[in-house]
Parts: sequence; structure tokens; C-alpha cells
Amino acid sequence: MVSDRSMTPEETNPGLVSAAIQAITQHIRVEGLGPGDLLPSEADMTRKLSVSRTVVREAFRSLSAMRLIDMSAGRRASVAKLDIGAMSMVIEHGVTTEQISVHQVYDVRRTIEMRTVALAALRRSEAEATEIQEYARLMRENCRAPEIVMEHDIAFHEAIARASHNPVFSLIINAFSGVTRRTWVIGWRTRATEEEQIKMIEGHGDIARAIIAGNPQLAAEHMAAHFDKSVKALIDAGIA
Amino acid sequence: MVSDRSMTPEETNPGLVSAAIQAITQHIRVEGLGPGDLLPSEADMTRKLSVSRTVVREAFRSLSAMRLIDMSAGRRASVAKLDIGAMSMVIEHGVTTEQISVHQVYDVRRTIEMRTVALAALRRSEAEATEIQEYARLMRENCRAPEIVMEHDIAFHEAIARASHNPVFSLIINAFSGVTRRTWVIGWRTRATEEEQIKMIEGHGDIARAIIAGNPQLAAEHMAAHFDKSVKALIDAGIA
DNA sequence: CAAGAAAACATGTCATACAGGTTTGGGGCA
DNA sequence: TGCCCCAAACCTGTATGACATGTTTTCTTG
Repeated sequence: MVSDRSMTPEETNPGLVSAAIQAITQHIRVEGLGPGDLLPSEADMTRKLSVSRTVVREAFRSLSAMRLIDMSAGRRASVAKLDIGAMSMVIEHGVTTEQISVHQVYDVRRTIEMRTVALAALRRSEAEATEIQEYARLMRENCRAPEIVMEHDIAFHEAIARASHNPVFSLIINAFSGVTRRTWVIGWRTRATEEEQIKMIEGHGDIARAIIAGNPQLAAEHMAAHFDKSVKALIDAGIA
Repeated sequence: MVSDRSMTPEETNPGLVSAAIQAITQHIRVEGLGPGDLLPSEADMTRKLSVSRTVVREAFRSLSAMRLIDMSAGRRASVAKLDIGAMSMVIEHGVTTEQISVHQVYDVRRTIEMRTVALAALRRSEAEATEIQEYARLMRENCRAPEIVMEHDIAFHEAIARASHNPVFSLIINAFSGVTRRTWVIGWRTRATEEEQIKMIEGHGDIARAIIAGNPQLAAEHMAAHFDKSVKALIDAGIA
């Protein structure tokens, strides 16, 4: 087969399945397929590659697990819309196997979100501005229910990433959401007094206002301050 | 409409395979496995989950495609070391299906690398500083051979990411390498004169010197300038 | 011509078989 | 006793066939 290494990063592995994966991704590229477009059936691929259906299926299934394609019973597979896909799994794997620390994740988030928030301040539509503001309001309103605050917190940051109008930022931020869910409460608990908790929530209000005002500089400063406080809370909780 | 995947991001899909994937990742988590540790054999999993080996295999294979686990004939699967894994495939998929533009990738890289270069200036070991400098030198030395310059260019940026001592940055930067390989030459060609090409290579020298000098501010400025020039070159080439 | 049934096609899962790689344990030899 | 080598046990890689179930197409029939 082609097995042209150094081209695609997919699989330098030997093995028929890896070759099949490459054949499928190459098919997408060569045919110029976009989201929703149909791929060949397993039977077609089986014939084209002269391998068993087992192999072809494992290849399709792998791409499906990465959410590069959509599969469902009875229907042929199709090219998937952009999705955090495997990205979040990679991150989570790194964290659960202790190859990545939560602190490191936060540093990356801080770096990226200082940019997304600045872009959001410049590019957000009215609807996006309203959405962001709404999440900040919901956090304030539910300040007695940590779980709910957390979900709106995450939604808040995702909305900002979306408003940056760069899907790659959204992709990365969304990939971190899982880790955030597992550590958020810890940070919350270290904020002993209710006053401190409200101050943290108000940090989101500051950010939202800066975005609405269209002030990227200010928005970035508030975001930085927010992260610095969050990281400090995690460190106080003993999470390095 | 907010997606409701509130728990793990792995698979909200129905289906035995998705369940098996979750069972395996959960096994890793619960047993606290780290890189290199062995997973149960396919036969074990088949018994534990009461499904056919086909299903278990597709699950293992999916995780292997994401490089969360290592598989090889005769040996049981093991937990994988952190690797760009599926991340690069997600990015490439987004670009080839035109859901992500090259310009957007460069914006993300600029954002991240302004941080990695600053961290590198602060944290780099002597060996890392030497390595970074060496790649800059090799670029200068091979300035007549674009392919070689490109590979050293990529290695240069990856080395900086490594020197930031945050594996998440490395992960992301490495995930972009594939896209870079496909667009780098285009940017190079727009630098018509040899003088301009040398100036671009010298930009890397500036960055390296700032890192060695331990000056994060200056390093970040040089990196920003470098990216601004690169993006301009791509835009001149008609890649939006 | 339209509605509905049947056929064709697709994926989901299972069982079985065998080739070839890896680990393990035991037997034979020094 | 201690070491080496080989066979058995175990494991993954691939192929084949079968059947359930879901989807699309086609054709019949009212």
C-alpha cells in the first residue's frame, strides 16, 4: 500500500487496521468531503482494500471513537462536524495517569482564555454578549448551589471561546471541561467565607462587562486575575 | 442548546463498544494505572463485560487509535505515555474538511507560543537552551534546502514547547505540526528574495538568544513578530 | 400518482478458527 | 544447584460466516 510515512501523523504502525484508517482519512481528503458527506460502506472498503470486514470495521470504529466520523446502525458512516472528539480524552488520560497536573492545565487555560476573552470583546455578536452576561447572572443567582454555579461557570468560559470566533480555541477549552468538573468543587471549598465566593462570582461579572464594553485589554486583565485567584485556591487546597 | 454531556466526555453514545471503552478507561482510573501498566487481556474483558471479543477488540482498538493505550501482537495492551495521540488527527480533520482555517491555527499557535517561549526563557535547562540554539543554527546552515529548514523550524518550536516544562503546551504545539508541514512551504515561497528568507531565519536566532538570555519579555516579542510575519506571508499567498 | 410492502443494503453483535508473537514453566544438562 | 532451551500456554491479528436490526430503495397495488 501507500504507507507514505511523514505525511499524515495518524499511524506509522504496521498493521492492516492502521492502513485502513489511513485509507479512510485519505479518502476524505482526496474526495474533498465535508461534514455530513457519506463514506463508502464497510463492504466497499473491504473490497477496495482486500482485507476482511473485521479490519475495516475496527478502522471505522476507531475514527468514530475520535469523532472524526459519525456512525449509526443501518446508515453509512459520514464525516463528522468538528467536535472536541478525542481531545478531551487525551487530556483526561494525561491527568488521570498523572502525566499532567491540574496546575498545568490551568496555566494553559489561562494563556488561552486571556486571548479568547480579548477576541470575544472585539468580535462578539450581540447575542453572544447577552449569552455570556446571562451565564454570569445565573452564577450569581444560584450562588448557594455549587453544582449549578459550576455548570454555568463552564458554560461561561465556553461561550467566551465561541465568541472568539475561532473554533480551535473552542475545541481546546471544551477539551478541558472534564478536568475542570473534577477539580472545580475543590477550589470552591477553599473559599471559606460566603463573601469570598461572591467575590469570585463577581469576577465573572467583571469579565462579562468588559466584553460587552468591547474592551479587550480590560477583559484580559480581569480574566488573568480570575485565573490567578483560581490557581491560588487550588494550591491552597493542596493540588499542585 | 447546551450539550448535556455532564459526566465523562468519552461516549454518550449507545452501544456495547462505547460501554466497553468506558469500562476500560474506568479501569485505568480506578486501578490508578500509569504509563506502561498492563491492562486486562481481551479475554478477561470479554468475560467481565459479557460481550463478544469483537466488541472488546473494537474498544481496545479505538483507544489504541487515540494512543491512550499501546497494543502489539502477543502482548497485552498497556497504558500509553502521553502523546499527541488523537489531537493531531482532530486538528487535521478540521482543516481538511474546511471547518478550521490555517489562519485560525496560526492565531492559536501565536497565542500559545508567546507563552511557551516566555516560560522557556525562565525555565529552560542548559541542555534545552543548547538544543534550541542548535535548531536555529541548522536552519541558517541549510537555508538553501527548504524541506530541511522546515523540519528544523518545526523542531525548534517543539523544543521551545518542551522547555516550557508544561506537557500540555507540547501536546498542542505538536498537534499542529501536521498542518504546519502542509502550509510551511507556501509561506516560504512568498518570501521572494533570499534576503527575506534569511531575515525570517534570523527571527529564530533572535528568539533563541532571548531564551538563552533568560529574557521572557523579549522572547515573547520576537515570537510575536515572527508569527506576524508568517501570517502575513500566508495571507499574501492567499491562504485565509 | 401515492401509499405501503417487500427487497436490498447497512451496520451491530456473536461464534469460531487459525496464524503468529510473547511469556512462562519445566525438563534436561552441566 | 544453577542455567539454558524448548514446548506449552496465553495473547493479539485477521478472516469467515451467520444473524438481528435499522435504513433506503424499489416495486406493487389501490
